Amino acid sequence: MTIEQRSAVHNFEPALVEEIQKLGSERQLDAGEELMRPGMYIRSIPIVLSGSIKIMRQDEKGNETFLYFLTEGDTCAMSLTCCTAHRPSSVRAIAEEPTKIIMVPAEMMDLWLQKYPSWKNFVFQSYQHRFDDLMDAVDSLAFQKMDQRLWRLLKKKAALQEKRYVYNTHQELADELSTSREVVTRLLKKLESMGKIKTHRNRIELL
Amino acid sequence: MTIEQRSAVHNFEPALVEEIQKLGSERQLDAGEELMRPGMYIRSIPIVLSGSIKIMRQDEKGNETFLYFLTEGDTCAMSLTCCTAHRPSSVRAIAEEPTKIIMVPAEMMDLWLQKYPSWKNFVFQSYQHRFDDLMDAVDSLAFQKMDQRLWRLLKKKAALQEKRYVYNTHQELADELSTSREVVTRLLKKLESMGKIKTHRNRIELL
DNA sequence: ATCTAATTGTGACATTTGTCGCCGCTTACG
DNA sequence: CGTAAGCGGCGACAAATGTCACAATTAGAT
Repeated sequence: MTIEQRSAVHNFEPALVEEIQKLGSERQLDAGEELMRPGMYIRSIPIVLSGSIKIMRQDEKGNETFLYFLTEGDTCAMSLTCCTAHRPSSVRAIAEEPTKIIMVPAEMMDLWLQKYPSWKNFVFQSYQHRFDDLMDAVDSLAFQKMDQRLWRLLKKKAALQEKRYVYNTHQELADELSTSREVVTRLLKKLESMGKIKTHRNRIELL
Repeated sequence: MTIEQRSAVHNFEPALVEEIQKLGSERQLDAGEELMRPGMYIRSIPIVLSGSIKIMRQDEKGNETFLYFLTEGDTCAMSLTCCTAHRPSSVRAIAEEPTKIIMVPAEMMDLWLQKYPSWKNFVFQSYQHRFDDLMDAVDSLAFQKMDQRLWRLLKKKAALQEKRYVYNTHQELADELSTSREVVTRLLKKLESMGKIKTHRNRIELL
């Protein structure tokens, strides 16, 4: 599975694709594996080849909240800025499922920006998409009640895998919504009684 | 007051400064004047010369929530992406106080990116700062109770003007926090009884 | 098969936030 | 002036969410 088949990066010039494959190093992440944590310095830019990566925000007290997913062809806007500005990450990145990425050395950023128009477009599009994603997260946090947020999260997760099952415990969902397990259990019951889902152990079925 | 004295843009090459001043058009905004609204197409990039601009997110039902302020030398990341991608704005921008901006034609974006390293840095730094600002907004929404959010908002507003007075009605603050006037009144009373502020009509004094 | 730890379910209660109605005060304006 | 509109204060209550204690169920290990 080569990178040029990928969606958001399918406009890369052949020469750029070649450079990426030569200089980048592929890496396979297990589900749940942590790629990045707050405070960590990043020296290379990850591009997702397959699977998906969950981006979470953490506060000092260890509370977390889900921001967005990265999928095929996506890159982390955080790593773009962190690499160029030599700043530590302010988010946590965890593989949501078995995920393949390619790590590109950060030094190439500037050079490629000059050399390859498609790289410039890629970088700007990434910023744009991540901005949209963050706006989505803000909408969810600012304007929606917990039951709607939960329902939206479930739909996103199901869409990721193109399946109607979500394999998470109530506790995991609670962490991603920054609430408590009991609240999630309660609201899942409510969604179930509304006929939107069916709950199983370690698994939720969307109807 | 010329642009080269400004903080985040003080590294612009003289030639770039000249181009900006030749091609850009200055504009004076009154306090409360709307510069941008959701759905609007933007054909030029605003750079703040003095004063400050409040960026708000709106949902379909008209609810709003404060995202961040732009101050001297800042530019709107939204306009950078909107201009290049020909997409409508997804935020609302309102002058927080009398504010002077310069509007730069969007067509120059690409050209200057090639021509002036300082412009490229400016654009990337803008993305970076706006990302940080959005993270701050997420933190506030996800992890803080309304009283803390209110207190933080008041401090930010006071810091903007370097004064200890905030000139807002309870209703205005409620809109920015996406809550109701009564809640703000209640929490202001609480902050007052804690000795953090003193309330007056149309004005709040930070202690 | 049995035990153990993880997961889920549930009721009770506290806290936070949202909402309604109504009041009195101040300011702007005719 | 006098009046209307805007602003702030208050009490009561409703709804949403957070928290605690504990029970019931299930998966996985030995």
